[in-house]
Amino acid sequence: MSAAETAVETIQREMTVFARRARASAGRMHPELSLVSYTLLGHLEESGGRRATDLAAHYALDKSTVSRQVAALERSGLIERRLDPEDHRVQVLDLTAAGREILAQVTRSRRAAFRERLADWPEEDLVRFAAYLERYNAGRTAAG
Amino acid sequence: MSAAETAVETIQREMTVFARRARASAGRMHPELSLVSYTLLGHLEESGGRRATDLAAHYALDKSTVSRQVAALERSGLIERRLDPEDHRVQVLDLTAAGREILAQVTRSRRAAFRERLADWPEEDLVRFAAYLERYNAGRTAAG
DNA sequence: CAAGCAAGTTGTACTGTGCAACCAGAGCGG
DNA sequence: CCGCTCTGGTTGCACAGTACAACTTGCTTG
Repeated sequence: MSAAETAVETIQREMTVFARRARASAGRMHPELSLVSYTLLGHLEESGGRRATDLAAHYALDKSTVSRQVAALERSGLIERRLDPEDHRVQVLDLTAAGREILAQVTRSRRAAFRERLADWPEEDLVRFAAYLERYNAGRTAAG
Repeated sequence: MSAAETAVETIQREMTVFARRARASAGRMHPELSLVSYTLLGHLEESGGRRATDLAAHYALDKSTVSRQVAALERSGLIERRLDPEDHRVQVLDLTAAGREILAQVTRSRRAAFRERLADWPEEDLVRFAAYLERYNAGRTAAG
């Protein structure tokens, strides 16, 4: 196997390990906000006023899944739905003040954890690692 | 924000994006072998003769979870367990021929997807990216 | 208007997971 | 040798996240 193939192999394996751990630790770190909820809230913050269907399409989730997630977030008072006056089938979703608050809080704590973990990395490596990840994710294949 | 802080921010965000996508796409890609099973099988192939406890530690999974996964893999005939003659509490796990077969098959398809995605990366970058990921995962913090 | 399409909800089922309780074997101090 | 404790593993239970299918409601179009 060439060096490149070995590297691809390693990237594949380590990404998978990471994904597993991320899911495991996300719950422990922020019991108040699951990884899904966190992601959805983040998405709504960035591009407010989305519909559930948009979220489902964007994350390749079933509409029923999104429906339940959204219902839970609303029950928790983190988002609100209002009927689109143009089309009464549609519900437009937006963060509430509380939602923004929690999201900011979780973002802070996540950020702190990452920063701690990466504390002893030389800046040069951090910058390069970040660039690689961005480049990787910019791809659109399903290799995920 | 310093360059290092920006990089940490990016790493956090991109890792999260990756985690979400991985989970979404894994099931669709190989219905015959769940992501967990695949990961465990791969681990066993690389470093045969592991114990369930080792797997649990490595993937930050509860021992009960690993126990069930292992039981399922054994039922499917992909791994076999034998009692450690030295210590009768311990079960040493190993792939069966069928297990190696399936694993190779899934690995081929995963590898193809990754390789396609990473096709236009220079070898030097692949190697460095792989090294960063390994280093990141070698850390033991709960940051995911 | 009737037929069909689109947005969401609900019923059902399955997977992956953790925690707690438990069992069995090993090891140690008296 | 006996009990205590530790370790590896299993099982009962609960729960989150997910998909699929059936359904409701509202819009759109022939």
